[in-house]
Amino acid sequence: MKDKFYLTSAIAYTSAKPHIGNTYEIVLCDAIARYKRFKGYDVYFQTGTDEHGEKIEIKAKEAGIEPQEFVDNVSNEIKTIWDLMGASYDKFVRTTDKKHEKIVQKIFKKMYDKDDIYLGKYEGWYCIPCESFFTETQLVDGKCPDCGRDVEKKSEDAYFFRLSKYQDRLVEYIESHPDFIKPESRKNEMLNNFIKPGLQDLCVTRSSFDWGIKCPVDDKHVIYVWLDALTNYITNIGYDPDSNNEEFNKLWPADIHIVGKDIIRFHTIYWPCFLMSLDLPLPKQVFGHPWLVVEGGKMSKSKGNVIYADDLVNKYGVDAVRYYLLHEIPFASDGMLTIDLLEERINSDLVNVLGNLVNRTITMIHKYFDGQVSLSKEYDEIDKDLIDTIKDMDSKIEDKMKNLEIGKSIDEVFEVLRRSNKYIDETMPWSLAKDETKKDRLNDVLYNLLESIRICAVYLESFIPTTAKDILSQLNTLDKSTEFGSVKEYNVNEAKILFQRIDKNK
RNA sequence: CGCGGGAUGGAGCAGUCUGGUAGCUCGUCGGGCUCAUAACCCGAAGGUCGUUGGUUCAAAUCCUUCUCCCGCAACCA
Repeated sequence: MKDKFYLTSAIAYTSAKPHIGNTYEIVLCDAIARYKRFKGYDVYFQTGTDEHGEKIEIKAKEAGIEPQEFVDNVSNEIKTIWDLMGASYDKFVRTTDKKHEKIVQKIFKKMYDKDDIYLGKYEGWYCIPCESFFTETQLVDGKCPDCGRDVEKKSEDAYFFRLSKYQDRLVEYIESHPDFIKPESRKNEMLNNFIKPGLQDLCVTRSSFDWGIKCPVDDKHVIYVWLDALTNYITNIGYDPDSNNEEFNKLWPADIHIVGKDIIRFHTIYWPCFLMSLDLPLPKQVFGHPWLVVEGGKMSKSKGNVIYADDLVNKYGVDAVRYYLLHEIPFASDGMLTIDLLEERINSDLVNVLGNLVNRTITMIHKYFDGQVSLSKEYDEIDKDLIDTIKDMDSKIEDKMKNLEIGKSIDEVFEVLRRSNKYIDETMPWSLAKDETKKDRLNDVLYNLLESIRICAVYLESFIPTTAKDILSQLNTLDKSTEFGSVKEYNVNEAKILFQRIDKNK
């Protein structure tokens, strides 16, 4: 019986088309999901869209359509981009799904019945023209931070969740589970900045707008979007407060939630407290991934520096974009994306190192052996060095992947690819080909290269799946064993260019 | 003193926890090779590791001053 591995991305907010930074997350999740499947886990990968809230209500009104129609459109757009990126999710969820809404209401009711949710007063500073509430700290010189006008103190009925009740248990959980919040710096930030100073009860309903799940105990209110959104991780795998579900019992707790560093607070404070209230176990890990920085700093429409994944994919191809995102964005600190850097990576890594290696190897096999080579009979020192490099790759990658260091994992594969290029120079097949008595040696050299390429492709499948498939298809094999020498006979197909060089002068 | 992260050859980064000849990829220059997508392989140049002071036989690494950059600042998804 294979171990289950339940992995989630955050669900994307349907206020606008996701840019490349939002898209990074799904690619990151996908790489992990694919890798875990490759390692034999029974993976369940869930993603989707978060579709309620005031912002969406406003956006829909601006667009002159109903909120439902608005989120249908955006959710579709998001799904299309996820598919374009090759995301291998098992389920795409939506918070406007009726079943989800019903369970969220049940969850609210359960919390309310056990007195974890109570009716209180929400107090804040209200700006009448902006129709918005602000906290004391949000005000700028005592005025509305948006329009600069006077604000007035206002209070209204609202329901609150007793976060404070779970504070001690939360601290204890975080401290006794060192892997719960990753990276480490985020954990310290959460503990020192938010939790230890003291948690305030959380307002979990809104009455100033309608686009949300109706509060089951008071129909003047809708449920706070985060209570709605976070619970997607359990409502969609069969959780129901009233009954037991086999799928849920199998999958929960999640092995990892992958979220942007901006919302790690919601996932490591609110979410665990909600779960404790429901008497459910907490997720094993929350990874707050870094962000993509583009030229001009943080992407924003007003700066005009927003980059969209589909534009890049149309121009460079899905695997070039995946490669860049996975390889260049570090584990814990923000990564940079510019067209120059992207093109440089494509040319130097994908074209020169990977593409050219595959191309030159296959071409030689056609030229010298009509496409056919067979298992090596003898191995000399140079061969052994190459094979050792290949054999070391698995444990090196596993070490890096364990820590979610995707870029470094890819580096390990490229290490072998570089070694293989060097191997060609060391063995000089073109020179062997000139001497009929060295035919066997030439076969062995080219066979060793093919095995190296094949095994690299097997590992690359987690990161650049389309290319990996292409390579295996050019090698004309379906063998995905990572064992060197697994394929006995090769009869390769025509060599095809994997990545087109980008001419910077164009 | 709100909290946190960062500042390392032309570019992007590693190294800082556990002080001891400053490393990787790209770019540049020189050489080799010719199977290959002007690709591949080898070699070289290039850094007082943001600033100040200190600890030490020895500091990118520990302590301290300052400067600059980037996030976050809770009911906003």
